[in-house]
Amino acid sequence: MKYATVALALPLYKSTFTYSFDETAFADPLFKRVSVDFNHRAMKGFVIEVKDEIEDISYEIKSITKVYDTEPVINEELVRLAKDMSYLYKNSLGQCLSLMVPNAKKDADAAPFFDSGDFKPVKELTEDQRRAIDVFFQKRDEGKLLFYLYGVTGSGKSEVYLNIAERVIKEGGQVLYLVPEITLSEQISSNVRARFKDRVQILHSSLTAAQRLKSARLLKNGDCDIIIGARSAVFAPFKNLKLIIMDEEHESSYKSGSAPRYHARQIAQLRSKYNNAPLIMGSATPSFECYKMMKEGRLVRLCLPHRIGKGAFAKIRIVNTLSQKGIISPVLREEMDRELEKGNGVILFLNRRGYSHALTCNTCGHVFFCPNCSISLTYHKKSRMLVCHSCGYREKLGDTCPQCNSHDLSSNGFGTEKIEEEIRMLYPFAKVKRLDADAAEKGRQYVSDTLKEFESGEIDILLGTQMIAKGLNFPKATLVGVLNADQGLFMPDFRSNERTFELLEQVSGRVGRFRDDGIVVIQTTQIANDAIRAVELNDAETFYYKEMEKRRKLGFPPFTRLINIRVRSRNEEKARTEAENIESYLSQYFENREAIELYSATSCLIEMINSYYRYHVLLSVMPEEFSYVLKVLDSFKIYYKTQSSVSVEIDLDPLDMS
DNA sequence: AGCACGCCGACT
DNA sequence: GTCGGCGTGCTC
Repeated sequence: MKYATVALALPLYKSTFTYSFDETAFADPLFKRVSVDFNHRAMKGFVIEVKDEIEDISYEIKSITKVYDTEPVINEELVRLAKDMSYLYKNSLGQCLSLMVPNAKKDADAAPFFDSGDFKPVKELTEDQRRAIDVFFQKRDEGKLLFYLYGVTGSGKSEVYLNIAERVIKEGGQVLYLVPEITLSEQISSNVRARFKDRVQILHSSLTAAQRLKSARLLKNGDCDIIIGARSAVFAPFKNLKLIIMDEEHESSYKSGSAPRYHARQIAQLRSKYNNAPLIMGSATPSFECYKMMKEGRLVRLCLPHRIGKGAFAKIRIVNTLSQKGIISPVLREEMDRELEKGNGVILFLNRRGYSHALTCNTCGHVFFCPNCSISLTYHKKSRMLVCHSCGYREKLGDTCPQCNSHDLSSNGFGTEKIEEEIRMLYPFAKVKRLDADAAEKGRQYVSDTLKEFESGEIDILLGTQMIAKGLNFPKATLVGVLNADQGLFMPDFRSNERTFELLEQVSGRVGRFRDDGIVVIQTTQIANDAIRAVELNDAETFYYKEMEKRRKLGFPPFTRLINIRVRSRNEEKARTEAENIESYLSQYFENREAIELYSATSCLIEMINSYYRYHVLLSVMPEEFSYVLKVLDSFKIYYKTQSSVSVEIDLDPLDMS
């Protein structure tokens, strides 16, 4: 008789249990999935350890009832990774492991899958690209592990990735190529297919569990050189991983929105370290986390400052739309007239990030901010109170704008249909089509047909939201109009400037990739805002610098790490008191520690979801205390008992406070 | 998570 | 008298 440590995918922090098995029945269950009897029911789990003896026998040991796999589905490295993740994200080992194995029941989150037509990469490398590749191999051979390919949109980053990948594969290594969900398109995959033929496996969201397992088997046996995929591909079971590429590193789709709320960047860094495999991250708009590491020299920076081919930067025009009546400003109108006259395509981008609770002055553009947090205040209509969602600061709203005494205060916003109507009225002869979430529901085919129609010139004006902002190329489009660039600035979130900058840069990148007459018109009421100014002046450096200084002063990322502890209950009283209890539990460990800030329990930005009341406790930790906080949270997970019908979730490095 | 055990309200 | 409500506790 032998014994196996089995990890179950339960939300129990301690999820490993000892089971026995007979070697004649189950020869070698290590790293395979098994079925066990657990508390009167059959459960699936992973064998992470096999041993001959066990220490104490204070409980009855049951036997493994079934082994599902003939071959191991995980390995030593993935178990180590799962253990590190479990400690970091405060989820059970079993929950972490279950992310790593394709699993039939949860495969439903299909992302839109664009085909934006022919993409013709420039085959010969530019001087910039060649230099980036040379520097990479030189520094790699010196033992460097972390790299950043910082290149403007259209600078040919993927050619650099592919060249480096090719050489690493020639040396006998395997490559992991991560892309954000949205770019997981024909564009990259056809490129890579052409290059690596049947030695590449593409993991996209519509694959079945069986297809994923097949890819995993090829990879594990060394019959596949390169894996391309979104977030979850970061767990692929490599035999000889020698390079990780993470394209569009700043994308928020790299962070999981459920259970183990991991960030693929963090996982990629861990695997890079375990395997001594370099990680190259890249973007035109680096996350602040990476930007800081670049500045400190902890990332080797590879630069692509120029666009390839005939591509030039678009001309940027900022239009102040304060107290303007229509949706299309005269400036944008004038540019649209000219481009449509020439037969060129026009893209109108509507920034409609969620909803806006913020209050603005329609006369001077003043936005109400929290004095402590530098995030916009949320307006509560019933009580006429302005509240900060991060620290709980509140103030009563007066009748007039504190800056200009105007009475014209409102929370603004307009819908896509209304805009479409206005455009049709202004341009009755132009063909207009809309691409937003509603349009996406008409199916993948509709979306890709619309894009093709726009490319062929059948559609003159494409009106879209976030969907069209990223990854797509529109060689025929010469003009992008951003109708309401400031929408994102009104979010009560310290990252609102960063998000707006990112979005505007990416949107601007849609035109002028292959030509030199691109124009971007940005309409905003916030012409003095740092993000808007940065795009206008094409000065990212100053933007990053200013924004970083703000974050440093306020104690926000990337200078600290945030941990959001979210409490959920159908009973508001319970949710609130539980959050308060957690706050006071944690405060005994954190008081008198300068580098840890424990914010008071407050209701979440979205106070109720699915008739669950939501409260949260936010923690901001400087790097030197991070490991201490992880230790405290470990004992919190083990010893802290919550009230009944209340659930608590820990979110490390949250991307939003919702 | 789920399942069992356990202790109080309205039903054939 | 019991059926069943879901609060509490435990799972190798």
